[in-house]
Amino acid sequence: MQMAEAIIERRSGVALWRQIADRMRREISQGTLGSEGRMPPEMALAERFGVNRHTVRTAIAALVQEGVLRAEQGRGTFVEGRKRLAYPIRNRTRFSEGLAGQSRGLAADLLDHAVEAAPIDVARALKLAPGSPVIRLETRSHADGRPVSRARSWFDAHRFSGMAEAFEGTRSITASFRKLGLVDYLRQSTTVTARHADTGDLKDLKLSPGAIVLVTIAINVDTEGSPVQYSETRFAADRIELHIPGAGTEAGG
Amino acid sequence: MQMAEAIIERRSGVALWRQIADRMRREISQGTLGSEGRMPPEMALAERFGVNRHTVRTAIAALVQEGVLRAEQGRGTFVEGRKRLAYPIRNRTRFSEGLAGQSRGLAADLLDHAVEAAPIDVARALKLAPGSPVIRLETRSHADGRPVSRARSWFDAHRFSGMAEAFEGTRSITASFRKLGLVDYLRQSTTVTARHADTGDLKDLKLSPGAIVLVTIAINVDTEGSPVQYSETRFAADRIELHIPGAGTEAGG
DNA sequence: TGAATTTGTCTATTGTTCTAGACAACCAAA
DNA sequence: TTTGGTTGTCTAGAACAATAGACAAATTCA
Repeated sequence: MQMAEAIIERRSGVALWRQIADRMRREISQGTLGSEGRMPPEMALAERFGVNRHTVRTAIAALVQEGVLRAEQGRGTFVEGRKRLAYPIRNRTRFSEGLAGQSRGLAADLLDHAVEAAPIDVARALKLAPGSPVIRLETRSHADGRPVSRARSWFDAHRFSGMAEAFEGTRSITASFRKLGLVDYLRQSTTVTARHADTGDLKDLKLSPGAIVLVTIAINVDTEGSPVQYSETRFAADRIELHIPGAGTEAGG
Repeated sequence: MQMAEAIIERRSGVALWRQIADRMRREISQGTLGSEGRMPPEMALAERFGVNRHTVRTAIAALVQEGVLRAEQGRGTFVEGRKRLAYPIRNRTRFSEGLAGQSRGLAADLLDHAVEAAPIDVARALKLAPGSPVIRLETRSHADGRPVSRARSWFDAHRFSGMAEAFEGTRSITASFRKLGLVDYLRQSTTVTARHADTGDLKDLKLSPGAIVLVTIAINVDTEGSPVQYSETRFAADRIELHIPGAGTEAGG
């Protein structure tokens, strides 16, 4: 029988399962644990940490929730962390369709919305007069229970006046457009940058200080070529990678 | 009734009293809480954090144990943090013994070490020829989880060749000497100065710009009177005060 | 197929943390 | 001295964390 680790403290005000989860997460990221992509069996971990199997299971469940681990009945528990979700950027880019199949539990929240005078860059992108009324939508998307992106989108307030309500009902931009009479739209341009997460990003995307965010600035147009949406989206860089098929020039379809 | 803080999370695997204790410790050190030296009453804190008074009491008890707070029945709870640890300078000065009893969680780190040619003042103090090989140890000490001192020590590389490894194992100069065959030593001289912390001090001792450091230059000798250690130590002046019993002339014992 | 291994679920019990309320002890000031 | 405010102590119960054991369900391999 292996010696229990002295690192786990009882009666410290920190639950054993949390101490174990934190330790496993760190060791996984260091490659000390589960380096083959496979974790030791629950019983082995329980012996190693000197706790009951159920306590280890609670720790594992927390890491599964975080997306660090994946447990398969009969097979074992596997390291999931390094795999990023691939977000394809095409002419017909739809958020939920892009991630469907790669993740379970895709969901979007409407955090805030308002009607305001268009800022200058928004007005230019949407080909509106500066100061025209636009709808601003603040949304956040989750995959597998973890936030992956935070978007700020603007729409012409005249053409898409029911946008916020439509999104609240459908939780999808594509479905909201359809509800408002726009059945198809295309990605006109996407600009990608990266920077350190600011405090807002940390909170919205549940990141750790120092994390990196990918920022995309996108313009969508209808089939006539008129801009319908201008958006700035921040992706958690450790959870998402952007895929641009055919160097971004693919015709789509 | 005041709004409870959103920072306290339930069911997170971290006990509420520990979250509250950690938060109070941080706010006290920032001066946001108890800045007058007096803490708000337990009931007020309980309302602020949205928990029962007893939960706050558990958090306070932990900080009292750490030496951050002091509770007086009938009067209130007071900030004890500003009280400096007393570091006695005697003929038999040993760092960890001097602070034992005043603090819990005394610890020392080895930050760096090297063998180098003795600088002129080091050579003179250790009675070596200038340029003789000496071992330089860069160490840092913590009390109650806060860094209190940063020392640079030199030893004769011939006589104490295993010093760095010994310190790494024992984390104590006294114990390292013993391991290398020196069972007793005396403080020959100590020189004390003070200055503003430089950027290195700020980083090493986690100080705020403008902070003051006490600098001691010390020579330790063996029972024959031969110098065994020359060291320059910087103390965080807001956390440590130096005590020289009997004007530094006490015989020790 | 059958055995071994592994994760998933259930029940029960114990210990720790948190809440709730009451009252004692102590201090300071009216 | 009395009053109000504060910390200290006690009891009891609810919520959460951890242990223990048993067995189900799924996978792998001989």
